[in-house]
Amino acid sequence: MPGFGGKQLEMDGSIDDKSEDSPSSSGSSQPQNLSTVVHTITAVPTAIPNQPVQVQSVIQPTQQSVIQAAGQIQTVQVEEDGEGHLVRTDPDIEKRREILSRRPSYRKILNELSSAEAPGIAKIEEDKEEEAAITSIQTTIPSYVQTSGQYGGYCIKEPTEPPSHQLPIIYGPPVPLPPARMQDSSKVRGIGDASQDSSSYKKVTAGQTIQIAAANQNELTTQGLQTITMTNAGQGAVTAAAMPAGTTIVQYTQGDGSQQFVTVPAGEVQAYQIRAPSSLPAGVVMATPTGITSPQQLAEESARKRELRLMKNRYKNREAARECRRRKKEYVKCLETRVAVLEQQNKTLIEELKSLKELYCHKAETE
DNA sequence: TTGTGATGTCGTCAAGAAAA
DNA sequence: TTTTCTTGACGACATCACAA
Repeated sequence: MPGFGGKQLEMDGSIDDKSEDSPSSSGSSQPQNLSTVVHTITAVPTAIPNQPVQVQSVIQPTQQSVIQAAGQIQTVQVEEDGEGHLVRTDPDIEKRREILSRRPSYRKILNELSSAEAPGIAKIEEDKEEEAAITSIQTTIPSYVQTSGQYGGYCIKEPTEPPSHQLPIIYGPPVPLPPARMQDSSKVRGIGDASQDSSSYKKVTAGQTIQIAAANQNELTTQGLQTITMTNAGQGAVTAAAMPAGTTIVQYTQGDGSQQFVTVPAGEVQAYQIRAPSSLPAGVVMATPTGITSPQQLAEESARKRELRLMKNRYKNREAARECRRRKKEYVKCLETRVAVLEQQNKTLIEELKSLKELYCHKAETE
């Protein structure tokens, strides 16, 4: 499976044990062909860990056993592999193997496994509460206290003190900042390290300097995106210090209502015709290049478009990455639980097999 | 105290999968 | 076909343990 070190994780619940200490593999003196064995298995259902269940079963090669566990009935097909190993072969296994061999979607894998199995495995669902919380934050924070992804983290304003300058800036999804950094400095970092702690937001009070910086300033500049330093000098005035005179800020609204901005350097602003076509949602301003002739300009334009697209996606993707990591963790946890349960089950079954073989031998001797 | 390596987390981008 | 979702890979940074 990609992403898991190339290892194919086996989650098929096989009752096969080929380890060296396995009695069935080492006990050559024991009869290898079990035709019919009637016994009791104390099994731990995989879906309900730490909950031993008494299972009455009759195991024969290639037959089904019914395992009743905590109110649920699980049908298990087992057969002997010729070496005395009991191998579970129900079709479910094939399905699971197929699922796991695909590129993992942790949510799907877990949901499919849990629906195919028992209700004990929690399904991964959308975290509605989390979403609601985010929405709530977005709606309660004053509109000018937020910022966008690439420049982001730069949210920025006294809620009680609307700016007099009305610089059309920095609307967008809230960008959380790590508490430590917030304590240390009023400087807000830029590209590639916007934020880490979704529970808090940068609040800048009067007199602070807000620097919106890029890791690679040159790259940004060539794409028409500026490094912006806004200084709140205490009078409530905010200026874009690093922004060249004449720089235009294009602000647009995303589908989810969040807003983004792009700056257009003074030298290039004439090349754009700002319009608001009726096909676009309200609030969206589309900038179309006009009079671009040289390949270099075309390249710059495509780079700018690409940057705009990336910027639009950045916030969503940040959230998606968080979700993905959360699901991955949950998935791994589930696998670990499963491994533990199956190991326990395996041990129990080996013990059971051992005692049954002894019983069988003893019976054969007396006859 | 300072430097360093290991480890973990996060944001970002790209590519493929899935949905519309 | 286009858009959206998902996740691996990568780099940046924080934190911790340890040695000098």
